[in-house]
Amino acid sequence: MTGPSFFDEGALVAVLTTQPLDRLLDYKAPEGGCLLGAFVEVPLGPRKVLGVVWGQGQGDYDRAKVRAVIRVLDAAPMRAEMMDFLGRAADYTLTPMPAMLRLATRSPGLGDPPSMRKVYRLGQGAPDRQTDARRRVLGVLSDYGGLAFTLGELAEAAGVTSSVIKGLVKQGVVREEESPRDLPYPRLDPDLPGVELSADQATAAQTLQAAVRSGGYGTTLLKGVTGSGKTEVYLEAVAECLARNRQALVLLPEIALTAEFLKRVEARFGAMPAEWHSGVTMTERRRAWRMAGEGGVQLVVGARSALFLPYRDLGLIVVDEEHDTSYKQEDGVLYNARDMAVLRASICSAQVVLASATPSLESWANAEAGKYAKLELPTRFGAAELPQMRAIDMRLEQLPSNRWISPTLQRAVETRLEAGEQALLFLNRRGYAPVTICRACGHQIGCDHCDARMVEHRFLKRLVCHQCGETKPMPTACPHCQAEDRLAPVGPGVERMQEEAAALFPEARLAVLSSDLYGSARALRAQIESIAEGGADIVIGTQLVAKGHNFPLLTLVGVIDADLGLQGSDLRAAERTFQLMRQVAGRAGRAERPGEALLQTYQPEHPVIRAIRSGDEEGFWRAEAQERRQAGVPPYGRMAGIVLSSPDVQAVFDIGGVLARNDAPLRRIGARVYGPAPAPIARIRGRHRVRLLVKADKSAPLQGALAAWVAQVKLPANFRLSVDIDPQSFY
DNA sequence: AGCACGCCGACT
DNA sequence: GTCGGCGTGCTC
Repeated sequence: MTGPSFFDEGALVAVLTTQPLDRLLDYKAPEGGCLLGAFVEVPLGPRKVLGVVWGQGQGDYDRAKVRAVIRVLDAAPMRAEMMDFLGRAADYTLTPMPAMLRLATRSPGLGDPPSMRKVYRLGQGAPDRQTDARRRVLGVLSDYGGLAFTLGELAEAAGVTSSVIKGLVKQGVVREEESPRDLPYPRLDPDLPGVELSADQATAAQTLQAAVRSGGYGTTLLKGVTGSGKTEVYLEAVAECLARNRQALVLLPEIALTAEFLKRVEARFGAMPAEWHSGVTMTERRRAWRMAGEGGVQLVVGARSALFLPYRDLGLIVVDEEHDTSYKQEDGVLYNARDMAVLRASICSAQVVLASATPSLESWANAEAGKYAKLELPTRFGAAELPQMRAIDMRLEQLPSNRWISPTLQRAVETRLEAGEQALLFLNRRGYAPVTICRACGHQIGCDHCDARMVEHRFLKRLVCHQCGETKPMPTACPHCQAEDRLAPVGPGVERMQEEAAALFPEARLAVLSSDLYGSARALRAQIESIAEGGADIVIGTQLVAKGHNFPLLTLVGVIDADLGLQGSDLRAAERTFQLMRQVAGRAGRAERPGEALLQTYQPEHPVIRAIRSGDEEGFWRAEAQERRQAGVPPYGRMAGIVLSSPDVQAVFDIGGVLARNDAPLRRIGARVYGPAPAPIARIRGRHRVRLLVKADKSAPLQGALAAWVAQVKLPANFRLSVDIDPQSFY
């Protein structure tokens, strides 16, 4: 769409609002006119809503009814490339544009007028009386030569109360000024010396820097085992990007990882970057959003939603741990951050670095096919090899029921404890026991709103549904047969492992790492740091521990149930198990001590377990790729998952059946529909869910066909339909 | 998304 | 008669 980039007062403009309307609405440009892309407030019925000037008005609406834009908001107009990005992301994910716009306007106070605050700096003259407190205030102000402080900052830095500062203001010794509330972030210095790089690392860094210097689009898969220095390498690419005065974005899959990462950034560039994720305060979020648009921020570190900040000139996107499944999650829109990063970069001529020790099969295949460049960091920096990996054949172990630590693993742990080293027991299951069963009638306690079993959390003294978050107190009687005291926990969770470990290793100090045990990211971080410093002998953890924390004293990893991810019909299960086991094993032996990983399994000859043990990654990828190619599934075919939900079971299957039968739009592109079948969790929050699956050739124009197909049926009220392009799991 | 409009069943 | 259930449709 081409058209003017400025609209005079009264001219017709088309506005995209954040309201779920399926088209643009015409408005008259406000007094003073407005720019294309301007963030505006417009009247909609009795309300005022947020919108963006998307182009010239269509003029197909009764002119007498066209209303005027109320005002232009105080924010840099959306750039053409951002509009393009949102449009193409909407097409790709089959998401309505208003939902896309909501992702791009997640800034607190976007509608607020420009706000100012008072800042304090050194003024003229001397105070009438000099006191200790006054001297400290003036000392701080002159130390930071001319820098302005807020009242709180200055009071804290000088160790005085605000009244001391007010007193100095009255005498003119300290000047009080108005300044814009959102200040640019401190400059990062790309020329500070980085850490010493090995020859391999330096070569990789230079390749990435050359790519950034090209100023064009490109994607590089940066593969390296834990501890190989991936971060140091891509920080050099960030340095190059900053030196060229373009902005950089580093995406991390887990908020808990940001604190550690920020420290490394500060060490490398001498200042803190902007942070963007759900744990950041409103004030900081508003500042980051505005500064991204005004160029007052050079580097953003954050969660996947940071892809939708209004960058002025984005030159590099790093997706760290690119294989991580949390990059694909629903937050209003179903999108995969890795794919959206590539899309955004291709639009704004930026480079993408996908970093991982265990890349997703998609990225591996794209690199094989030459769509992505590939860089491999072969050696572990400053340490030995990956740990030795061995399987413990659980069929041969003598283990009483309700016990999960095999004698072999127990002995291995004892050996490490005697040597003063740390051991990690890994079990990817939160809580105490995944199932609670009644020994009298066999009833299993389930969630009232979902088809999921309630998980006992002894720490919370409650049953928790991991699907919808519903909790209820642990009952004393069976809810089904009312038998008293017959409820028994079945299966292990990390809390139960702690109990077992405490019995087996009474002398050892235990620490449990599970996302639900800590009220805040800060508490979790403190626990992680304390463990790293040797504050525990045995760490019992869920997959949280697999994600990039450094435990230098750790030399043994015991995987309690290596088979856990292998069961079920999820085609990605093998890939995920492989990645998770490799990541967890990578925790061991990072310092000078050699590490060892023991996998407890009932199927030691399973191809995935064998591949993990032998360390034959390429072999694993090739075998997995071959299977996917034969099955015609991603990345060698295209898929979409459709979930229909409604409180009415019968109706939801009926409509699902109607959709499946009317598959002409799909057949035209050679795609096939499977289902309807009950969705993996057939009921969530009282809504019944059925799932359909669409499979197509890699080259088929899937989105268009899906849109036409879905549009055939008019959904009754109370129905919801969601389309998931490239679903993570399927059967 | 809200919010009004409107068309049917139970009440003062 | 009229109060109120929530199905349908509109918002520039």
